[in-house]
Amino acid sequence: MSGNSRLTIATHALAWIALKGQLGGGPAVSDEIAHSIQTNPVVVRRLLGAAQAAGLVESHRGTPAGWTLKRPADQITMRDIRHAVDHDELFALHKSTPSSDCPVGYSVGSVLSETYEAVERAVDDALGAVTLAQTLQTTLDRSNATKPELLQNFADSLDAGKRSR
Amino acid sequence: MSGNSRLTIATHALAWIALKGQLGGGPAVSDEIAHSIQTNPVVVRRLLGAAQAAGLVESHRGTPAGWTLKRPADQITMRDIRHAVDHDELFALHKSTPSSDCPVGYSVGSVLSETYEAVERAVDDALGAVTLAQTLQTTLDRSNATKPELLQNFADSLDAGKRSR
DNA sequence: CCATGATGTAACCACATCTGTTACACCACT
DNA sequence: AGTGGTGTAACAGATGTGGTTACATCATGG
Repeated sequence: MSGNSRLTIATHALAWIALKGQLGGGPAVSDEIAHSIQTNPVVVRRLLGAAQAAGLVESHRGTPAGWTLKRPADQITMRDIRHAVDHDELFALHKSTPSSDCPVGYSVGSVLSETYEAVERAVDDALGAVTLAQTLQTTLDRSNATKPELLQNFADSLDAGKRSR
Repeated sequence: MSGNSRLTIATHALAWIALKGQLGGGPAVSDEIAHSIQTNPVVVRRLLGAAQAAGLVESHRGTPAGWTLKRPADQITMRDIRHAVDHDELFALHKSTPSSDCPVGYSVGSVLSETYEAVERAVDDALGAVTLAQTLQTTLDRSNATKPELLQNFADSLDAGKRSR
């Protein structure tokens, strides 16, 4: 199977919340986040709910409602996001226990699980080296390099929303 | 979903082939490998077929039939086995393309894909540091530490098979 | 104190993938 | 030719994923 896209969607959502917050736009609403991601608002709420349980974001009800970061974006890493939204291991052991009458089958599980733990640590290290702030900044830089109007339009729409409110 | 067990099964199978080869038992047959793994022989043949395409093992037909390693066990790494049996990426990007009208959505995909490539490299490095020979040796050591008779029984059964032939 | 707008969550669907299984063609040695 | 095992297609059950609808819940504004 190809891996799931939860980390991608969650990172996208958090980056969006961070950007709106930085521009003084206040809490982000699942509907607008979902529009940027091109998915259903419930998908966003599901993932942000998990991120909230992990202490990365906070949901607000009433007025204004929406989501805000609970920590600055430079104190949230992709490692945090991954563990918030995806509790699975990369590699699984045998589905059915191997034969305990075989010198390989008797112990290969415990040996492999140690190897897999080392891999998990390597993944955590790689993801832990990238913060949400970095990802957002690189993304904005790259967008501005070819389509600088996007960020301006985004800021304008925030202002329009504020004025109409 | 929790990750698949292909790497585990394939490593188990290759280790079994290596052990039988080291003890002079000749090619290993999918039926006996499947018995050690406690799965169906077709599952073993499927994965070993992929390993054969990657140049790790070789299948023999006729008499004696079965599978042998194509390289010494200390020249096969878990990285080789992973790429032989599993061509998927760990993390997927968005299923539907994000909005290109948003400064985040427009570029976040390319930024994340670079992060994911770094993760893939980290995983490859971690798996590339472990050879099949090491895994087999550690497994046998561990089995011998608590059940030394397993390896003896294994060698005996190989002799019995040879004598009856 | 009600109306509003958004969160929180259950329930369900379509779809893909994984593992296991049966079946059978094919092949090389005896 | 017979035998034993590989190679592979085809199918089934279980499970995970993403999308969708529906609705209860909640905090604020009027």
